[in-house]
Amino acid sequence: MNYNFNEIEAKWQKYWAENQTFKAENQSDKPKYYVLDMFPYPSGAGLHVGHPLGYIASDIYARYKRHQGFNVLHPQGYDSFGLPAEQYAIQTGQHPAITTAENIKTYRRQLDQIGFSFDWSREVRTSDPSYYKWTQWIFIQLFNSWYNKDSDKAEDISELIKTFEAEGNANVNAACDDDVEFFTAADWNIFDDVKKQEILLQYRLTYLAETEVNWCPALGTVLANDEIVNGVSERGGHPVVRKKMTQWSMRISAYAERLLQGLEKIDWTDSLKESQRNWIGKSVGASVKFNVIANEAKQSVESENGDFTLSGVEGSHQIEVFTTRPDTIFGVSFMTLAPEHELVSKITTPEQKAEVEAYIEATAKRSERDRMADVKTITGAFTGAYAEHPFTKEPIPIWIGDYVLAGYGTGAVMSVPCGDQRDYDFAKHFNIPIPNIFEGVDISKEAFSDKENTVIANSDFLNGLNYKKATKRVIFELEKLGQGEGKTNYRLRDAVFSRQRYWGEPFPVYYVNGMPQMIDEKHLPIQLPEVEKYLPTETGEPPLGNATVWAWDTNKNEVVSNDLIDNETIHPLELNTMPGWAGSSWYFNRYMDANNNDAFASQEALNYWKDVDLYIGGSEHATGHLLYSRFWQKFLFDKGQVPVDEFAKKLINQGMILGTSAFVYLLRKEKRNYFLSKTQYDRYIEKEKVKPGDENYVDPTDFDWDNFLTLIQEGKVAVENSQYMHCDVSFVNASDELDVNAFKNWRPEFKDAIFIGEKGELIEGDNDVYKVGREVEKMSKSKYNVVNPDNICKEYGADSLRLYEMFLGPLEQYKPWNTAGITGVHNFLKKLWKLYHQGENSKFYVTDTPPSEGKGEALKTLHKTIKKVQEDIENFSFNTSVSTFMIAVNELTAQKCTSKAILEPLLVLISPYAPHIAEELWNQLGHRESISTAPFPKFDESHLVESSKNYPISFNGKMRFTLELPLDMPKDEIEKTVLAHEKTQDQLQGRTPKKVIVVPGKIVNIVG
RNA sequence: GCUGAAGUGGUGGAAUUGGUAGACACGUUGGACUUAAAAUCCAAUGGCCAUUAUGGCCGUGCGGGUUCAAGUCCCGCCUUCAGUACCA
Repeated sequence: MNYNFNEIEAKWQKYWAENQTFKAENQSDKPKYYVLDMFPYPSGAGLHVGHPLGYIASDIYARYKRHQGFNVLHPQGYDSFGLPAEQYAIQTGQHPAITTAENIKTYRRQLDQIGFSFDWSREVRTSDPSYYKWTQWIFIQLFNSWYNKDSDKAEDISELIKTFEAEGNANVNAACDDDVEFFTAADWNIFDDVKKQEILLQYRLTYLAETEVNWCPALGTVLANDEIVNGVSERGGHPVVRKKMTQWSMRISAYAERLLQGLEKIDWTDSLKESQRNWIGKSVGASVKFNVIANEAKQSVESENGDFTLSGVEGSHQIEVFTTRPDTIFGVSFMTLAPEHELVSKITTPEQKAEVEAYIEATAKRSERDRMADVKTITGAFTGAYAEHPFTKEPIPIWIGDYVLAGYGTGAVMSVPCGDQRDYDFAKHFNIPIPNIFEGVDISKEAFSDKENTVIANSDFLNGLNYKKATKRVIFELEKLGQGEGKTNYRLRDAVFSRQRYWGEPFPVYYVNGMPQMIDEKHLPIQLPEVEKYLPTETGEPPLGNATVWAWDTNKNEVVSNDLIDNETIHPLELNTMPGWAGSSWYFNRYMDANNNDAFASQEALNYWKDVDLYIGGSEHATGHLLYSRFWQKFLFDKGQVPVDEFAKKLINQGMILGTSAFVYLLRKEKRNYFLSKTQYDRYIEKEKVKPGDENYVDPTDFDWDNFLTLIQEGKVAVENSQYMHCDVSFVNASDELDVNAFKNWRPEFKDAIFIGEKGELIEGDNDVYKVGREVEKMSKSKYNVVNPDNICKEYGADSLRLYEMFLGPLEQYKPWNTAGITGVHNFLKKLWKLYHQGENSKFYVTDTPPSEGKGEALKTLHKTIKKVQEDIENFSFNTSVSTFMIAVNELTAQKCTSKAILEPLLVLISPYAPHIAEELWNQLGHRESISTAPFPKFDESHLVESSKNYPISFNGKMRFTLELPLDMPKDEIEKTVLAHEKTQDQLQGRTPKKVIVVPGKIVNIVG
């Protein structure tokens, strides 16, 4: 019997499914172990070989833990709400639920053929009502909670209401909106219901507020900060603008400090923790309030009829700034407000009004992206107003400038040009004085921002102090004046939670008098309504605005037709849906008890499984999913719903498998500018300094293809080397040669195009043999470089695929895929098979003869393999254990080992990696139970004990020869023996060695 | 700029606390088997020089240092990848 992997793999996959081999129980005497993969979004393109990398690693670990006697939870599911299905629906009218179901089917088939040990009875789909029922439920819990900074946890909103009723909000220390008004108990009790609800919204952990959001017009929705990359949308790369909208937000900022501290106790990679720390962006400093000087002579306001009348600045204004360097307060020579700062319009003097308004208009026009790209240009405008220095009482000019961001801190800074480079550059540019407050520091060229080596000068009571002492002192003085205090600022913003999309979780929310109301938990789930089309409505409302049955009947407690809305018992429902990260922020808890209809998971299940022991997934989720999930987990922990406040103890980021793209370089005849645009053509003409009238000049409007080729040939113009396009890798052979016909059938528009070289040169001879360019990049359908695992499984088998993905290199590393290399691991599996089979017909042949105790070669091979493989798995060094298996099989083959005592435990070692072949051979050995339940072989040191060592003998650190010596030979005797050796004498050539280093069991080094 | 990771043959990559650099594969070359091909098996394979064998020199991004001994430790650079960025 030969190694028929297709047959074997199908057989055992069927066996595992029928016997529910990997079903995990929520009760067990064994210790628990929870291995989790980041669940995939089921895209229409299916899996490519890059996707299963992490799944294979986690599967190996899960299988290993089962061999080690753990009760292992290893589930899988689908993050099945999302944009692509919706966009497909917009294009085709196909309901996203249908395409999603189809895609899941494909994914499942592809996953199954790789032989994962998932417990599919716990599968979750975020788009399934039985799942999003609980996403909605968690949303309601967030709505009904506020964050008490005194107890440092989320508490029930009813407690807050009681406090308001009893004593108002003066003593409430909450994470809430910045601009809450103070009120007494008496005030509260006479507020009407709408007013009360408005106030409560400012405290709730999820709240509705008009916020400036990232609006993506092309996608027709808002995006969270982590969904924007380089100023454009992560998906599709569309421009993003700032826009004010009423949106649901999550008060994640309440958890900023705990999210930061929590990182200390989890075993995640340093780079990932660092990303989260940066994202949270804690900075310690002070907030300082500067009074704006109300100068009656200069300030004026516009009266109703448009005339200017002299007047003081109405009311008194304060500018609050946040600074990490309050110790430099005597170096302030101006203040800068963000152009969007709300005080700008109030304090600008009439003389400066035109300039300021022009500046604001100019900055508003610049897109986020331009602003980010261009940080060198210094712009700003003087408001004409002055602030008063809290200590010197000197006037400080107030400027606006777009280097100050409205979204960070208070949107205003105290500018200390001698200590901050940006302030310095701004001051230089606008000729603002730069007072020096540092002792013995030259600031004529640049600012001095080294706070560690600072001695403050020219600063009144701070003179002679260092950064630390000065900071402490100045905060003390500011507090005395009531103009400042120590403050910690976080970069982390509250997360926008509304999306103007169809294919997401509907909110369990209806509106009465414009105020949001939660639908009672017992009526969940609120299911997505049917709509005619998935686009926004003509009035610009989200797609759910197209639904005709989308109103809430508070009598019947059900969704009814919009026509019935009467503003008394029937109310409109929320039209936004939740973002993609809603469902993925708690799914790891659902797996613990996936089919529970009464709770998101039972407390028994939650207390048994507690948290994820090993989580494997991509690092791209560092500031999105992995931060939001930690936030929700902490919230659920505060509310007593989950037993731990960090959901994943250990996290590993698998690296990406990259594709090798192929490029062709083309010149196309019909459209002369297709690959060589007119401007590029002009540039070449320019480069050659040919002008109209010159001999070589070609009029671009009168383009002559043949003449152009001649010019290229003569080297008079060149084609820029970036004129390329991706070409499907399946048209290219191993020698990088393109199947020209296949290519031209694929892209008929290039039928008459000619291939050129990478540098734009024409290629000699016929155009039939063409070598493509190669480049390693992300595997993607649009780059035509994807390798489908289906084909690999068909041709080499799942075990080969699993082994090869692991063999490619370290799990965390980015590495290119090269299908050619798979023959190495495939041959290994064939050799493994042969080890258990012999003779003409390759009959199963394993003997009961004990391994030769005397020589012990096979036992030695086995035990050193056990040791190495166990170490490797525990260190997640899967690539080296594949090598170890190869070495073991090579050695046992050479030893002609047929002993069951060796070959049986060997299978258990290999089974996490190549489970199908292991099951088959295990079965042939006579076992009737799955190998997955077999205990992992015990390593026995005694089989590795050596009596001698092949010592490397080196001279001045360079190894020259080796010498076999007994391991128990004492140091001085080794030295004697080595020095007496003939080869040593050859090396020394009569010289006496200065020193001889002998490290018993390791090395001998002779210094001459 | 800042933060994190990494630079080793033609390629992917090994090398535990400093102790025989290049394990294990791919590829390449030569050979066996075959009418032939595929498959399989055997051998060689870091570079250079020498050769009948024995050998010699150089080699882990670059320049220094510590050490009997450095891919590994220290100092100073360079390059690549990833994340992040007017964060006050």
